[in-house]
Amino acid sequence: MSAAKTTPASRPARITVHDVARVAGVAIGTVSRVVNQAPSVTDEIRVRVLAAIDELGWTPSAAAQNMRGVATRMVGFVFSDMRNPLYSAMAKGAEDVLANAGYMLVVASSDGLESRETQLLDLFSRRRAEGLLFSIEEESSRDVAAAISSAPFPTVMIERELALPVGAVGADHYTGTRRAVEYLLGLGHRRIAMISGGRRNRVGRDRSGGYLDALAHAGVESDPALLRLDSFEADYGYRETQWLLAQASPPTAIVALGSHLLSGVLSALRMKGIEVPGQMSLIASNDSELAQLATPAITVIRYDSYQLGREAALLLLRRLEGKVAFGAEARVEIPTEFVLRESCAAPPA
Amino acid sequence: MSAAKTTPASRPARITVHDVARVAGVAIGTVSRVVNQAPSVTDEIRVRVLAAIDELGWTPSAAAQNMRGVATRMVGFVFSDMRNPLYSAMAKGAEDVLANAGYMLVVASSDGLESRETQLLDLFSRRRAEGLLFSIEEESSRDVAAAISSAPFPTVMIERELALPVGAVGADHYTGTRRAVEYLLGLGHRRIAMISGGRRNRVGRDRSGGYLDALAHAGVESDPALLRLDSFEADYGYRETQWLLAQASPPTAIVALGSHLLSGVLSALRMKGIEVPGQMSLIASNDSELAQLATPAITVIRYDSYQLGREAALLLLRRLEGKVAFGAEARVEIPTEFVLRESCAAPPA
DNA sequence: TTGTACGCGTTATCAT
DNA sequence: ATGATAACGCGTACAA
Repeated sequence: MSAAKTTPASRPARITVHDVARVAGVAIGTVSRVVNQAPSVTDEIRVRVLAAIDELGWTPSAAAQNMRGVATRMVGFVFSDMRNPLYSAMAKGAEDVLANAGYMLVVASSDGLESRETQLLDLFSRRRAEGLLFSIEEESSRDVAAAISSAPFPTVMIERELALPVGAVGADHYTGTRRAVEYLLGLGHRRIAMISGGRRNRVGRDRSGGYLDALAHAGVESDPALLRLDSFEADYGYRETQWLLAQASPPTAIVALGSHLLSGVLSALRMKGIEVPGQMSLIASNDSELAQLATPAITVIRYDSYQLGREAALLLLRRLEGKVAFGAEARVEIPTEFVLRESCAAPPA
Repeated sequence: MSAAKTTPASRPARITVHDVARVAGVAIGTVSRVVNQAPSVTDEIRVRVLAAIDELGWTPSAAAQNMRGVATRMVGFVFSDMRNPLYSAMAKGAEDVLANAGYMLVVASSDGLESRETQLLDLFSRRRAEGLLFSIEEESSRDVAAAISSAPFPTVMIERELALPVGAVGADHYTGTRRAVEYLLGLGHRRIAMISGGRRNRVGRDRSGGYLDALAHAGVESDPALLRLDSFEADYGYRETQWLLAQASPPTAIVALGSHLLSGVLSALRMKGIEVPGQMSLIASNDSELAQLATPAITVIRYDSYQLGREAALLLLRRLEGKVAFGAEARVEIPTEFVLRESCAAPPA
């Protein structure tokens, strides 16, 4: 029980401009003028008002200000799970850009639930957010798409694509994946497995497209059994790797695309005693400390998710500042980079 | 230019209860009654009102509601950088608990800047947040402490300690570190280095305390040169490891406490060609995919940061629901676990 | 230069 | 059961 200040211990009373005005012995209009870059206020009055504000610890109610038409300067960011390092980096990138422009970023997780996505859209709508960065889980969600198009603010899709007039940012997964597969083909691989998720969104389509086109271009027939595309979870990587290894003719290379997949794939490979790259070549995405420091170091497809978040925020800002129409379509693409390390070799003879 | 719906293309007009009332042909009070579990409204009227709401796409303004005294049901979470997996996991834990109780979590990064911390405190104050989860950068910040104690909402400190009547949650770093050092001492190590950050906060003090007490208890004199406690950055781990290796009598073991330090330490060790655990024993914290899958697998001090976030939210909720006094002191401690893997051995003869 | 009064959109209290 | 109206805290046009 420290002898603290006179801070109310239980229910802090609402203090308003009127209280400040009374204490300072002025009218409420004057208080308002003092706090809002007043063009004309006597120094003496200003001091008195500021003293009163300080004494009472008053802060203007954002709600009341907002009712007066003052913008909330708040934008939302909705994605499935903050623990995904890709998303937290994007959020930080967006936050940095937005904070710099005087906006506050409000981050919320949807857990990949359509119901929670619409719920959050409604929440941001009621709170009068000015814009939204959104990584929708299922691009085919009718309800969510409807909510987006009827929302009173512009939306920028992140790593997703909708048949709606909104901005979008994403990494060039097509080229990244294609280059990785071409590299493996060049090494002599013919049975290349791909483990990933997002079957129903832009990222997944781009990756599949890159994979398939690389194979087709090289005249190699693709085997559907080598495409394991149902989840980004580490567990999935573990299970599917085991499954692949158990097949009659297992792959000689695995491309694992998704933050957490690499650990699962590596675990399974080690458990089975498979040597990388001797018995199995491996390429992952995105880059990570694990990929850099694993033994052998893992060749990866890398892209800068922090930068992706920045670009998304920039795209949104252009709409907020009226430089671009509310519903203008636009897509910004972040490049992917192929980082050669030591996890690939020619297939075993 | 898709022939989209009638969505306004530039400036969506503010639509209000009055609009809804007009369209439905009722009074605004009735609209309010319909949306707020109206105890008595004719089914026919209710249907008309709901139809009007749907037609106009109206959502009540949270600002106006808040002015009427409706709680914001919003709590803030401030920490240095969302990209730290520890924080994003905590945030998700807190978000899960709070969302379940009908609260929205607003996450904001301070970048470890005192100025931004006070700025955010002010922001949450103006927005009438109902509570705050806070991981202050410097426990000695006078301004920030003042802002916390005069804020009109309860605060729960995360992994930090203040001489203020607030709740707090943290992991038991003292025991975790002490057990790790005792283990190394038991292996025969006498020169044990510790690399970490947070010299001025609870986490750092607990870790230093555990380290020092373990040494003292074993009658081993501590060498201040082995304590490198100025940062959690990967780069710092890299540089300090190099520095330690360059000393006349280098350590035989390193304890690296901080999410990103392990990668830096490992990089430096590999660059110098030092074998783990043959020439150098290594213990890290927290656990990570890298620690699990590095070769050799790294022995770690582990704690559940997601759970830590949950506990913090629970502590705050008790205050919000009035079960506990606004400024009651309380500390919840999460256990740390010592996970033995393969990165430690007896020191080289 | 400073004070007064109105309105923002909602909920709640009256009447009807 | 429903309609009219006051009040919440702030910014600002207008009056003094």
